[in-house]
Amino acid sequence: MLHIYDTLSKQKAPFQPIEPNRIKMYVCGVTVYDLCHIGHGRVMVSFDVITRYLRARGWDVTYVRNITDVDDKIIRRAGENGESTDQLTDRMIVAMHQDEASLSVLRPDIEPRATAFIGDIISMVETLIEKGFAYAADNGDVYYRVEKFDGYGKLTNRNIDDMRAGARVEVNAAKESPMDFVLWKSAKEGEVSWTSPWGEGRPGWHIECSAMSKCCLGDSFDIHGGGPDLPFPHHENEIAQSEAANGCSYANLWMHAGAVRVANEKMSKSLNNFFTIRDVLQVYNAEVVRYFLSSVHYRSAIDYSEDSLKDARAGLERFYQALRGVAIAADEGELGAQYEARFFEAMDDDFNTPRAFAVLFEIVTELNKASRDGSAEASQLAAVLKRLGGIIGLLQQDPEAFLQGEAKEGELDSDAIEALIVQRAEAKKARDFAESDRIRDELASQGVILKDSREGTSWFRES
RNA sequence: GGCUGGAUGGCAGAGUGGUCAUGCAGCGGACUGCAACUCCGUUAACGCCGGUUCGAUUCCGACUCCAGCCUCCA
Repeated sequence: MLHIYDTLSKQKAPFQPIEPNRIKMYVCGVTVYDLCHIGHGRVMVSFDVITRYLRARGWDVTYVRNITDVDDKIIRRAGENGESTDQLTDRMIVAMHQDEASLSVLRPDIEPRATAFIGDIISMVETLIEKGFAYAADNGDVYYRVEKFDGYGKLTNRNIDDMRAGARVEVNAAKESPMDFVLWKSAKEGEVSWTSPWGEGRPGWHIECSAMSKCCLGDSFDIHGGGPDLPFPHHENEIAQSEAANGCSYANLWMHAGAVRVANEKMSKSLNNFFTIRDVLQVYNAEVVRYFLSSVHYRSAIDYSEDSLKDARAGLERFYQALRGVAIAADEGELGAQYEARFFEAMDDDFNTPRAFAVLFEIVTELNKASRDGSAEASQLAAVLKRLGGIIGLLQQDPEAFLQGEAKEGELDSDAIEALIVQRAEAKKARDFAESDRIRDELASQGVILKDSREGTSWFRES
């Protein structure tokens, strides 16, 4: 039985989809005004693992992840760049898709863009006005009347009085109350805009998700997910909008990924301490980065550092060293079901990937023993390992290719390495160990590590 | 100040009322011409103070510290 932690109820609960065998999931995606950083990558990888696992468990998952392609930051950045908002967002979306592909993140089933749903957004705002949950102000903005919605604050445990006392909300004379938030924003001169009953304007930040989730999944659906900074105000406001407009419960359960930190501080745009996915992939292998992001529980904070990436690299090398040279059996035999049960048990506990990894490492130990003993079980264990690893989106490369890696600039290419290995083999044959060690040291100084076995010498790059 | 999490061995990171996490690193051994890879063995931990209990790292309470949200941010 799968249990998932719900941000709203603040506990793990047995998961039960609304429709049997069908799961509808909406995850808040990226506002595309800049390149994705590793924090975005974490949300992508986390929900990718979750989706892959739900599917492996036999559910039919519809995974929707939106793209917010209209907003203040986009308008500002496009202005700075001297390009249109479309030019900017199209470029950033292409880049995002490339980054995802690098990290082996499968594309969501639907990726709605806010600007494609303006009509639906307008009609939802109209509904909210009709029902008294929203009002058009004199300045052309439309605001949500927060006090009118009884459940306001239920996701993040806040009440309106406390927040008003905090008084960090902007003072805006057009609002009835400082807590009210904007649903529709009137356009300033020269800004991208759409025609609406309230004049030229564009959607506020939260309404697009309410509208798009409704269009793609319906009024109620199973899982709503997102990054660590979204519960308030974004998801709180989505609940207020959707439940007021649709007159029914919105998402059944809320999942939020943990933050990526740098030097114990959250990686964020405002702190300017972020690394883009591209930055990171310049230095580390993409699968190593995915391993790093998926080996920690999805809700825990994770520290981005050279050491953690090195750890990830070492762990992944252990997997591929075990798989190297072992044929993948077509039939896993009894072993498959046995390890799968333990792996699923771990994942059923709120997608506990660290526990799942522990099971995978046990397979590695058994696999290494079987390989050493020349047992036929090796191929079966390799097959289980590769299949279960695939649920986390790992271990699908050819082991040799992963371990040998790509030659970086100034490094020996594989032909040169192979040539030196042949020379060394000749030296060894002549029992000229001084020469053979010299060659090995020379390769080691290039980051190439040799491994002798009965079948010959193999090599891999350390990094 | 309000609201969420968290504090586990050298590091990363699960978990449990009394016997094992797991990975990296360390130590001893096997393998090897010597190594690397691998295998076997092994060291070592539960923030602080109380309480419940035969027994608590695990349950309860106080405290300290850390992070996140409360303003745009995944």
